[in-house]
Amino acid sequence: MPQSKYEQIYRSIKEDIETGLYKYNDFLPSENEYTERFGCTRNTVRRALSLLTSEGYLLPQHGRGVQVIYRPDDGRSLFTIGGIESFAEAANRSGRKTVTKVIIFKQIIADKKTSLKTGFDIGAELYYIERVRYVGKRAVIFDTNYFLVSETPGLQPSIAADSIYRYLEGTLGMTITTSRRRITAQTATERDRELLDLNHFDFILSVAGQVFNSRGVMFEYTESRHVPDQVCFVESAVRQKV
Amino acid sequence: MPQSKYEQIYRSIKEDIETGLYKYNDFLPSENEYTERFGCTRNTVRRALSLLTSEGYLLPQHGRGVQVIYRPDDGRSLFTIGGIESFAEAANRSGRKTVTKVIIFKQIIADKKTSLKTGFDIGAELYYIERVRYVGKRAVIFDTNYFLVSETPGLQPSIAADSIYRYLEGTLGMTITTSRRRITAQTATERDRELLDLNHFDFILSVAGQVFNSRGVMFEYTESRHVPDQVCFVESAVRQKV
DNA sequence: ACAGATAACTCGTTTAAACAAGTTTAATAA
DNA sequence: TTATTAAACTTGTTTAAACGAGTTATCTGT
Repeated sequence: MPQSKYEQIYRSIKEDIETGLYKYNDFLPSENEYTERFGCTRNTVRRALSLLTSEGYLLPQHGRGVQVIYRPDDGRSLFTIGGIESFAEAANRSGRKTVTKVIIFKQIIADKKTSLKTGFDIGAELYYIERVRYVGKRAVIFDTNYFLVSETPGLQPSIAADSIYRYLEGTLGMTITTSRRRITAQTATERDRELLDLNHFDFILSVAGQVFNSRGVMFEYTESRHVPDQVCFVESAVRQKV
Repeated sequence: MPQSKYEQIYRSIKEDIETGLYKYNDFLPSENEYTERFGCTRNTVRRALSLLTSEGYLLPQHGRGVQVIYRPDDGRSLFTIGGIESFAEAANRSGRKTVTKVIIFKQIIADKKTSLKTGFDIGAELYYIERVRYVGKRAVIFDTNYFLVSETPGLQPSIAADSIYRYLEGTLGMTITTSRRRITAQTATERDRELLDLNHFDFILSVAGQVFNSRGVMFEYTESRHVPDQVCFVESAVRQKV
């Protein structure tokens, strides 16, 4: 309900593109056209359009118009980079049955090695969680989470088995805002082979990153180790003018 | 020279952060402070700040201020996702000696299989290029490029050995704008093993993507297969409000 | 019919101002 | 002293308008 105007416009245009009203290589109505149609100023329209541009949906062309360059995914990818999406959300979006199994849930104090890896201060109290995610019957993700205890009080194994983000955002009323991630390919460890259904693969795709809350506190560090044939990250970029 | 005001401000603040004038967890001067300092309106300042926010440098907090969440890289990563950067540019940025060797340079017509993979129409005339990139003495990237002949006339092996982007942007006056990339981990092929110095690794990190020019024409499809221990992609995301 | 000037569009940048809605600090009353 | 209130900040959203610059279509004169 309390939704800003530019977000409504953004959503409206995005839907028009995804449902195929405007197709690949089509030109959108002009900004002035949208201005009249939505009953707002050009600035507000432009804000919505710039969002879609940064997501790789649109290509504005000076003097010509705004072209659609979006093409529907082939569906093979579970995850889409460019958003902060929890496992539950991503799985739900693709409509697949998923299960989460909690392997380890304990409280630790960050030592030097942990600090270097995660970015938390030495001595910080952390929840240390290991989880395996199943899509269907297959173990496809091995998650290692570090949560700052002071920012995520009351975290429990039962919550970890469900959705931690739902707990943080819903129950604790926390707002998750920004994330920084590193993507690498790595040789599978003994533990990967033990916990994941790698089949003939002997390597994994690792996504490691820090997450901040709205108070600017880094409260989470997570590494997700993915079975390589089930993941594909999609990202869009706009070239910087020098 | 012809550089907009918000870009100058963006650059100025970015430099202040990267040189350490404002450190991790610090708060920037307020928008009004910057407005006076740069002699412009708040809108222009906010535009610069929002750029840095989307790059993961800043976390604005309603009512409190704008916090710095940037931390310098550990330097292991050659490439940074979130930008469209050519091999030459990325290598130059990290200050390493590089060589490019052209393996194949020929002209082809897109068949059904090629079309499906690249997104070009069937029958399109394409330059097909295979290149190997060396950092120091080691072969670290195996590039496969498809360029639309009609949009990149005069492309030659000698250019491919140097920098194709420099040719396109410099000589042809083309503007490269938007790109969409897919990142996956794959088992090394026989050709990978032959061309790359994989050492004990038997997998690669693949980055495949389409590139558009300023006329909205998709003129390039490229797959880069990276030796896994030399690459790391960094990406930053802002969580969408439902 | 054709070439060139012109007008009518497009998006890009910047200014100016107002109000909303959070957070912190300072003043005030118990 | 302590709690409450008010003021003075902060960022977030939106309007309105002007001008710049690139592209396309139209008009005009030869």
